[in-house]
Amino acid sequence: MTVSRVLRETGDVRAEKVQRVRDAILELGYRRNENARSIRPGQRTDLFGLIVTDVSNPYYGQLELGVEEVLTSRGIRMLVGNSDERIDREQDLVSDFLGRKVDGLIVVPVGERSAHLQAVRSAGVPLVLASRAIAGFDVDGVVLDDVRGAYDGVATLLAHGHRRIAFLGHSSSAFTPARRLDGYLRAHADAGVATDPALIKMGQRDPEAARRALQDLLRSGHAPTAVFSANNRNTVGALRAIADSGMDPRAIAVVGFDAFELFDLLPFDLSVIEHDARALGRTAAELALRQLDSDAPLAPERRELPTRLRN
Amino acid sequence: MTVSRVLRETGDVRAEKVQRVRDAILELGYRRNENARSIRPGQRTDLFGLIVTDVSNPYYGQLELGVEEVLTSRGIRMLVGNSDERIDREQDLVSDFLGRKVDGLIVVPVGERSAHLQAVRSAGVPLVLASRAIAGFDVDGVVLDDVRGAYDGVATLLAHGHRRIAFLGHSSSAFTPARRLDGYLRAHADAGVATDPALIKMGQRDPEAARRALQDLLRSGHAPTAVFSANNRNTVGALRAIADSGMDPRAIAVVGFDAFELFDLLPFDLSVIEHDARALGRTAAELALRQLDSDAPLAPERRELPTRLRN
DNA sequence: TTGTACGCGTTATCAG
DNA sequence: CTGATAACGCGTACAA
Repeated sequence: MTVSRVLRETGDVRAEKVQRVRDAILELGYRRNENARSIRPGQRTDLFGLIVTDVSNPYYGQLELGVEEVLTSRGIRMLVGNSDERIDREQDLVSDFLGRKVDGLIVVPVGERSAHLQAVRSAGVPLVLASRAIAGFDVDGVVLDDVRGAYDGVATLLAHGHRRIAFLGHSSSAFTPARRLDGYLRAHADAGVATDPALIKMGQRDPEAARRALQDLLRSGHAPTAVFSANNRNTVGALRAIADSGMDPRAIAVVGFDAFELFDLLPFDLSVIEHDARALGRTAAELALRQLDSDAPLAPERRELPTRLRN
Repeated sequence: MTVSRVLRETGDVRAEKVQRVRDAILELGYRRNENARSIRPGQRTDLFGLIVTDVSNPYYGQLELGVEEVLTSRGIRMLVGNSDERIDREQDLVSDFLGRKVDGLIVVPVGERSAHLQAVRSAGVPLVLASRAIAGFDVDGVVLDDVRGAYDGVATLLAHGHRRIAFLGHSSSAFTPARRLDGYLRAHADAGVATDPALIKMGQRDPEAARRALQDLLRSGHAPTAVFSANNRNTVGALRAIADSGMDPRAIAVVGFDAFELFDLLPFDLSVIEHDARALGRTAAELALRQLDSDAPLAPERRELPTRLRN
């Protein structure tokens, strides 16, 4: 009991005894068991869960950094899980993290299924969706201003006279690519330019798939004169396809969502839609902490972070 | 007790009661408390700690993925900490992770201090150093074959006739950059080429510092004709400096440790020393599991992973 | 096959 | 200021 008081610095232990306890701790290498600590009711674990779809994607690395930054300042540690875009892995991770009594959970959701996430809410654990949202599932979340970002990028291409702009997207059903496609379509509509469904390629999850998709388009009878790619995986694949095609790499204009290092030094006609993944992570963590700090349940808050076109 | 038996699937519960328990669990949303579980002596937490110096660096993202991959296959979760190259943060994280009773710890060590890591050993927790080592601290570890990698890269530059090759490194005291510098020096020695200390710039931790370092060299009286950069941060900075200098970007040959996406499409005379960070992560996790699975303490094992020069 | 007693390491509470 | 007691949720050992 006295040791407990010393470690928690409650202040009601005689100075001389504090010293003796401290000495003994050092001598014995004693360490308080945080798990035992947390099983008492009402106690926090100072542990958050973070689930991303691909830890090796630099974009999510930045997000992770932002989350870590905010949590560390509050003395909170982070369990990290990789769902690999698989809903079953996401479900396992969520369930496991709840079993470990995380104080909060930040998830980049794989898809539209939300039953397991609903369970997080029922368990009273603050939940924040980061980078993506789930239609009809009303919880705290941070996303980018995808529609405007895509709109601005495509509008620029249209303003430069392009009339056949390919769209390369990842999942065909998910929230974020759908919003980016929306921006693409609206930009066309506002410019009075008809879109060609044959130019819209969805479902490329990695650069190689994206490369093949654009390669097919370039070899088809009516190739695009420009490309809009909805994420950095598709941008990389698109550049590969252009480089492989043998044509002048600057003959096709590319606008891609997500910036990446040195993109401006590449010998392509390339612009990127830049945004701050780290700030997105910070915001997600802050939203979760806001819930944690509040006694009463709060109304879900959705934030949108700005994007910026760079070339 | 019966619930416990059902969840652990010990098999000695009547089928009908198993069903009733399962129904109740679903109805109540009951979830076993893993922390309470783990405080019983001899019980594992199925939790590992991973400490890296920069979660947002894609290299460490790959490493994290490799670790995750192996651990997940064993049902082990991962606490991730970011030391930000600061020894005090590393110490805090190690201490905290021990308090949470991790079953193993994988660390990319910041520097040469190892007292806090010695404590990990004393606590009987499997410890593996990844990507870097600490002189005089003999524990399991995985590193790259830095010396040979650097040697090969520099030897190629020398073979192409370069006689003034700049060296751009990160920390001047740490293990890994020292090994890479060693490779640089040996390649010169073997070729009978004298090195110029003025061309060796250490301590650039980010691209901007590296850019300035090379900029200074290029503007000096006797500029290098080639650059060897010891990590991807320095490579990025070096390319910026060359691009900013106004000279023909292919006039200076660059060889850099660490590959990165699309490097081959950049309009520079650039080769990279490639390696598999994911495999490094996998190996680190396997070494830790090897300790965990062994009853007797094992002799420390050091592995070196190969590198490959690509252009 | 099911249940009881106990202890893991911690802390709130109350007694001294 | 310090210590004793009880309880958190779980699983081993043993009893029924």
